[in-house]
Amino acid sequence: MIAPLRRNLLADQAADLLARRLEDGEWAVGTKLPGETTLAAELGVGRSTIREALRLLAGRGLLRARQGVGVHVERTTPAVTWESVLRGREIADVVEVRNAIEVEAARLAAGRVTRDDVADMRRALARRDEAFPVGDREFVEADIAVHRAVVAAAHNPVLSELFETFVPRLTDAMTDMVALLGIRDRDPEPDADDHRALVDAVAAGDADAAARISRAHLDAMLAAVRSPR
Amino acid sequence: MIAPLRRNLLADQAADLLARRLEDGEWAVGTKLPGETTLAAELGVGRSTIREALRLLAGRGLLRARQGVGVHVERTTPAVTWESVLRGREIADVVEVRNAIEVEAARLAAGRVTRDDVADMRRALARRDEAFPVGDREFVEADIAVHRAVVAAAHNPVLSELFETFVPRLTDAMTDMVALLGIRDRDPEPDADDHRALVDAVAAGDADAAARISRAHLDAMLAAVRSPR
DNA sequence: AATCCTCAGCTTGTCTGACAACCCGAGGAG
DNA sequence: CTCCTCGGGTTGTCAGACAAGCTGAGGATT
Repeated sequence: MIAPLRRNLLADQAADLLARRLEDGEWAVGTKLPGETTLAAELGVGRSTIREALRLLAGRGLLRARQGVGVHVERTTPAVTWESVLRGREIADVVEVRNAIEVEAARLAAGRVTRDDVADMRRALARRDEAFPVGDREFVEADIAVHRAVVAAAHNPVLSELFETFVPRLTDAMTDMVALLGIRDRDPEPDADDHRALVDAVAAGDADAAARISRAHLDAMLAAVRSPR
Repeated sequence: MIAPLRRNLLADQAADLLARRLEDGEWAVGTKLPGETTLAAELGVGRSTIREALRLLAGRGLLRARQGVGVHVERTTPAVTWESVLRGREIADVVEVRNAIEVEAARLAAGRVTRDDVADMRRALARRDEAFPVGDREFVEADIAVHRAVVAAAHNPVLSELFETFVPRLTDAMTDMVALLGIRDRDPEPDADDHRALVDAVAAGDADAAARISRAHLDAMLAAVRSPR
């Protein structure tokens, strides 16, 4: 058999087709789609198939069905998730954006840090020291926890959310890097002072110093990422 | 039958319930859900209803159904979209993050700017001057276009994507601000020099100056946002 | 005339039963 | 030992039926 007769799932095909027609502007936002029976007849499939296709698109936030009224267009462009954008991007690009976020976070944190924030940061710092001999994965996660505590001290939820978005992609890349460069074989680890100095600067409320230290630390990482040999 | 569902849309309720159970960790990523007939019996609904609930979740990327195999867990946490996070946040928080993005972008752009980038930036600058007398909305959009050109010159797709995400939320807030403060009534506009200086610094490859000018400009806006009276 | 009510007709929501398409592993054939 | 077949379990699709809900037209009421 050379030609596959019906390659895929009808409901998926129908959903794709409808999504394409939505993106092409066949139905504007707020307008009503043809009825399920009409669509089913148009595409030559059963009504349950059409319904599943519509549910697929509704789950993606494109459509909204209301009993007795009809199915209306909610959006015509697929929602962009942070994950989907980050996936497949060059790690260097991601790290550059992380720099932007963290340097600014350090600067803001210096002006807003509370007693509790300082305690959190120092706790994370201690955990990072403990994790150093344990393993690459553990060490990287403890390291990121320090940075997370600094970002949290900036008290900006959008910034924190953004930071968390980057964490998964960064954790993998950093673990590879730590393993590759054998960072944990060295003793004492070279970055320990960086982190302590950063936390001290934030705790002291020195915004310029906090930003400067953060930038220096992250630029060093960026350089390592760019030439991993 | 575990929980009798009867109120509104059964499929939606079933989807919510399954999503909650997923988030609670009842089924780990990669594991197989009970069969459709089993789930239907458990929730006391028909199989088609369960199927629509599963399609809803599949559309959100949580599940993945494969014929002959079963329905498996793809993710357990709902995908976070940029829109959903930005919506409802304090505008000051958003502007702070914009600062982080744009200052870093200006710094990077100074090191990577091409001849074409410079041409784009100057074109946007000229358009901004033209739009000044036209209207608030037009002026704000032309203003943002200048910033967009600077970000584009950084040649970092993640950064650009992030910038575009913030644009809708910023456009509204800035339009309000421009109208409220009557910025366009003044002549000549005070910010014109800021923008020109920023573009010049980027074109000249002066990273520190570009970052400094960008920061000064955006901090001024932040101050205006914080005290709009 | 203006307002309220009722109802027909359309829409989506749900259920049932049936069969097709498909995947996987067990167990036999070679 | 390898290959093949086949059975059981799973999702995919369909048709038909009825329930539930909304909308607007038009009659009934004030």
